[in-house]
Amino acid sequence: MFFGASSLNLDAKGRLSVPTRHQEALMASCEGQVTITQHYEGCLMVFPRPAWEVFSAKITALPMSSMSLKRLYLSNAMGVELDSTGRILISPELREAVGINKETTLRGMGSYFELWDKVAYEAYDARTKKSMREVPPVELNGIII
Amino acid sequence: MFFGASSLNLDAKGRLSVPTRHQEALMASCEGQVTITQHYEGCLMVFPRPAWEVFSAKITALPMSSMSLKRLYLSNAMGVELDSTGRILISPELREAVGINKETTLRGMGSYFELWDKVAYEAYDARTKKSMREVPPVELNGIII
DNA sequence: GCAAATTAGTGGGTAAAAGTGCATTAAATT
DNA sequence: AATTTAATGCACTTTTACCCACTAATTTGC
Repeated sequence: MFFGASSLNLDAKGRLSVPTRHQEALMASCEGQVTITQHYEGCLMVFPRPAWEVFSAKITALPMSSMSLKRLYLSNAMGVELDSTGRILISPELREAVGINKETTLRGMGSYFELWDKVAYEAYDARTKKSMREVPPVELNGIII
Repeated sequence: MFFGASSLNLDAKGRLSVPTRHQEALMASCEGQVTITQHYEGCLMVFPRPAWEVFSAKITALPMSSMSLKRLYLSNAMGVELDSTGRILISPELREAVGINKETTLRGMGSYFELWDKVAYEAYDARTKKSMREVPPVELNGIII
């Protein structure tokens, strides 16, 4: 399970240094093989290969009416591998699609990661927190322990 | 159960010396393993590991429509451990997110803690007390003894 | 079609930043 | 005054950012 946020800068060639605490887990579970695709919220999803297999199978099984979902998730998927120093290359297409240039946050979401452009995430974060303050999430009543 | 407030200063590396009375309880219940995440109100939540397991399981079980809650609580969660002198490291990402630099208050909330930037808490405190005076909380009828 | 030039991708080395552990000082409690 | 507690300072390790050199692939012009 992957959790926690890391502020990371892409290098000049668009590579991301994966935090070492995650490298170990990725090497162990899938020899550093990951696949990256887009998400409609404006970020990239980064899957360890096994988690991608599960996810992509579910997307593939969707009916014709969900063609746009298939296009989004499947047609943008790129398989990449951690290099010898624990970096992954984010293709120009994916970088451009979500407006990532340099400053990013990599965010553990359990079985996968989300990679956001830093300022895009900050905007999302500010927006969602504001609406939580205005309308405290009912789901949390009875959850907060 | 953790209660009470402590004014604490982070050191130059962003570490928090946990008050000794809480250290003992944390060592006993979870060998000093805690996880820290954000809260939408502008503070950090600090959970003893077992309490985190309960909380995160409930967040994980929320439906897709609560994606922003999952992002907030799960993608910011960092597992840390009390060091040999009873300190925990607050990551730069978490410090920055809630504007903590040095002066903080750690506040026992029962099964977990809240960690606030000192001036942010004072502002919150003033604001909420004011609104309680203006509109006395109905929940307190029948409670106040 | 071929050579040159440009762009994308790879690998490694170095410096800066972050994290860790320990020792000491200062402050608060008993 | 003694003891406990929290804050600070310093040395050392690890991690990440940045830079440079090199290879592969693609484009461009002749």
